[in-house]
Amino acid sequence: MSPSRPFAPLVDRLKQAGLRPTRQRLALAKLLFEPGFRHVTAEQLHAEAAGANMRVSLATVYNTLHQFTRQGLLREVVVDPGRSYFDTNAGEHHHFFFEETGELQDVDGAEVELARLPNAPAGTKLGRVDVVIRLLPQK
Amino acid sequence: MSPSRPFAPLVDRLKQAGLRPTRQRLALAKLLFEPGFRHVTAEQLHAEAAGANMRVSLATVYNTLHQFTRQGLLREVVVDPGRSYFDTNAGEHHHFFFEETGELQDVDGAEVELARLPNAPAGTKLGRVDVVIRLLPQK
DNA sequence: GTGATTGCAAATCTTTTGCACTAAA
DNA sequence: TTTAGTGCAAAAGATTTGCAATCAC
Repeated sequence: MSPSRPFAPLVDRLKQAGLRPTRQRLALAKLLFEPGFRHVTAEQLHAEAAGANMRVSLATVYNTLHQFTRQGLLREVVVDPGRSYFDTNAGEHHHFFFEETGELQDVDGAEVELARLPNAPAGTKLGRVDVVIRLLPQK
Repeated sequence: MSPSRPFAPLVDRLKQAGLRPTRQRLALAKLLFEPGFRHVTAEQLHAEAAGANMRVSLATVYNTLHQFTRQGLLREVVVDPGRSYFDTNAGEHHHFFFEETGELQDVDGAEVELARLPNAPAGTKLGRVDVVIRLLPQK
């Protein structure tokens, strides 16, 4: 890898998405994209940034998460009333949701086969199809 | 008492669910279950009750929706960050979600075929599988 | 410089809670 | 009675907004 410019790939990624590579966006992108796929809430990410001595306000975390989502860098996952998760895996996939712990886990798109879907109603077109597999603790 | 009493079936339904048929629960049950399948938020239901001159506090609406859900009379649907919908169709089915309007529509369980699902991870067992088909306005 | 971005605090929105009051059994 | 249920107002979260200060280009 190129240790001299650790932010370089992230800079490009942001630029390609049409977002200015500001200090805050780069810091958050680093936390989000470098560790591999993950699911975070705004609060979590904000706490992480603080823990890593990156000064970013919570408002900016929200702004950034939404901008990244709008540009396709992230995907918003809604499974828990009153809390949004953001998924750094923006590809085709689904989710396990552990009801007990509130945790999310990716399920590769290939592991779920939707053999039949209804047609989109008149005036609409099909968007994403989200499959959430809810898991209960085994008794 | 006479079988023509309009609340009688609802009274039984509540009793069977182990819930006291109070004035408020009956009023809400009437709004929820008599018009056929529907999707409501707590605020909506509260407004409806007020409009029909049924005096029910918002806290009671929330309590009641959750009690009904716990007893299997309703199903909570989470698709919109920061708002919960309650679905009076508690049977096996999925949802269309109109992104533009925030509306939900039932999709009969038979119209979606999940031909393949991953196994539940160790220590867990499969719960419900929710399929949300997101719809965009046709451009 | 100029417009985009950020931080802060206040505001908003949904949902929950504590507790005294009321009503069903 | 006795206990579950209700209403109210306050509290708790999560998220958003307004606006002056700051930064990227």
